[in-house]
Amino acid sequence: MALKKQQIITEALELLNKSGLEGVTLRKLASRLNVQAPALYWHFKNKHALVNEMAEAILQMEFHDLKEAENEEPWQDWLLNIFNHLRKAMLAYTDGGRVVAGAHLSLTMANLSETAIKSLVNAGVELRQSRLIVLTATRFTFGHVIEEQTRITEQEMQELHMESFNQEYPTLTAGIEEYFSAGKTVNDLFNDGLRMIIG
Amino acid sequence: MALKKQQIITEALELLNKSGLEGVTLRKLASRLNVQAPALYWHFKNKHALVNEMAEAILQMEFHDLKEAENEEPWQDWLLNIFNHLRKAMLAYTDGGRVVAGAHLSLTMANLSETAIKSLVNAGVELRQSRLIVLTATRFTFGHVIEEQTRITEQEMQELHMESFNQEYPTLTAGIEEYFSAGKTVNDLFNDGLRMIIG
DNA sequence: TAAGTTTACTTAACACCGTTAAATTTAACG
DNA sequence: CGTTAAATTTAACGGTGTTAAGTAAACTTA
Repeated sequence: MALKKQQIITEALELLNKSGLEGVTLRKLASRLNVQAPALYWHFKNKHALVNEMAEAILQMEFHDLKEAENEEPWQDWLLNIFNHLRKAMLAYTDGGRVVAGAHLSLTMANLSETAIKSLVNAGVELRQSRLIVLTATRFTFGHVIEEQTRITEQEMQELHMESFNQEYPTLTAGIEEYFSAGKTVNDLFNDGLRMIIG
Repeated sequence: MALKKQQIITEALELLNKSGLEGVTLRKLASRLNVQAPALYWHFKNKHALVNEMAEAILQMEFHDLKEAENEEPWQDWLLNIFNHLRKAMLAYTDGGRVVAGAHLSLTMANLSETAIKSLVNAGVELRQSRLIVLTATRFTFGHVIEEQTRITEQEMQELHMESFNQEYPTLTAGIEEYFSAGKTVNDLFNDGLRMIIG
C-alpha cells in the first residue's frame, strides 16, 4: 500500500522522541516505514520540508481546536494558559523547541498569534500593546523551552566544577538556590517569567 | 608555524559569517587555515567544542569588560543596555543566536547573569525578582534573535501567498502594519518587548 | 481487454560530512 | 646531534542529504 504523508510524520515524531533531532535521518525514518530513503522524496521536497511538517504536527496536538477567549474570562488567565499549552506541545517531543522554532511560517503559529491578539483587542487592550504582549511571550516561550531542552553531556558537567562555579558566581547561585529551596519548580519559573510579560 | 587556537576561532567566525552555521565544516575551515581537517582535532576535542568556543568569542566581543551598574544609574536603563549588547553580539554573526543559544555552560553568560543580578540586588531589587527579570530577559533575547536570524527561502516565500495570509490573519497583519507604519523598527520591537519584562 | 499514463517506489551513485588511527614531519631541548 | 614532544598528514570508515534513472503497480481511457 502507498505510504501516507501522515504515517511518515507520525513515524518521524516517534523517531524524534527516541533519538533526538540529529537522530532523525532519512535512512532511519525510511527503515521504520519499510521503504528506501529516496522514497521519502516522493512525499517531501526535502528534509527541511519534512521537519516543517513535524513542527506543524507538534503544534496541532495542542492547538487543533484553538478558540478565542470568552468574554467573561480575564484575558491574562487565558493568555497564560495558551502559552502553557505552547510549552507543553514543544516539551512533548525531544528537541521540540528547536524543531518548532526552526520551522518558519507555521500556519498554526500564525493562527495562534491571530487568535491571541484578537482576544486581547476584544478585551479592550490596544492593538499595538496586544501584539507586543503576544510576540514577547511567544519569543520568551521559545527561548525558555529551547534552553530547557538543551541536553548537557556528562563530560560538560565534569569540566565545569560546581564548587568553583558557586564561588565565581555567588549571586547567581544564591538566586537559583533560593528559588528552588522555596519549593518552586521549572514550571513555576516559566510561569513567573510569563507573568512578568503578561502583567 | 603552529596553529594557534585563537586563529582557528577567528577564521571559523569569518566562515560563519560567510556561509552560515551549516556552512561551517571542518574541511572548509581547515582549508582556510592551509591545513587538513584532522589537524583541528589537535586543538579541539570535537566540533561541538569548537562551536562552544565560537559562542564564547562572539559574546566576548561585547562583554569582555562587563562592569556592574553604577549606583546613580537607574538599573532599568543599565539592564536595557546590557541586553541590547547581548543582541548586538549575536546579530554580528550569521546564525549567531543559534550558535550562542546552542552553547551550553558559557562562562561569559554566567558572568553576565551574575553581574546583572548583583546590580539589581544592589539597587534594592529582591534576589528572587532580580533573577526572574534577568532570566526572562535573557530567554526573550535568545528567542527574539533566533527568530530574527531565521532565513526564509525564496521558495517558502512563494508558497505562502501574502494576499490570502492577510485575509486569514487580519488582526495579526493589522498589528504588524500599524507598528511599522508608525515608523518603528525591529530595534524598537526588541526594546519594547524588553521593557515589558524589565518594568 | 489492451494500451497508455500516472503514481510510488527501488537501485545505484555522488559529494559531502565528522571522526579515528597510524604514519610522518616539525619544533624544542638537553 | 639525538631524543622527545608537538603538530600535522594521509588514508580510511561509516554516516549524511540528495539526484538520476529504471521499474513495478495502479489507475485511465480507448
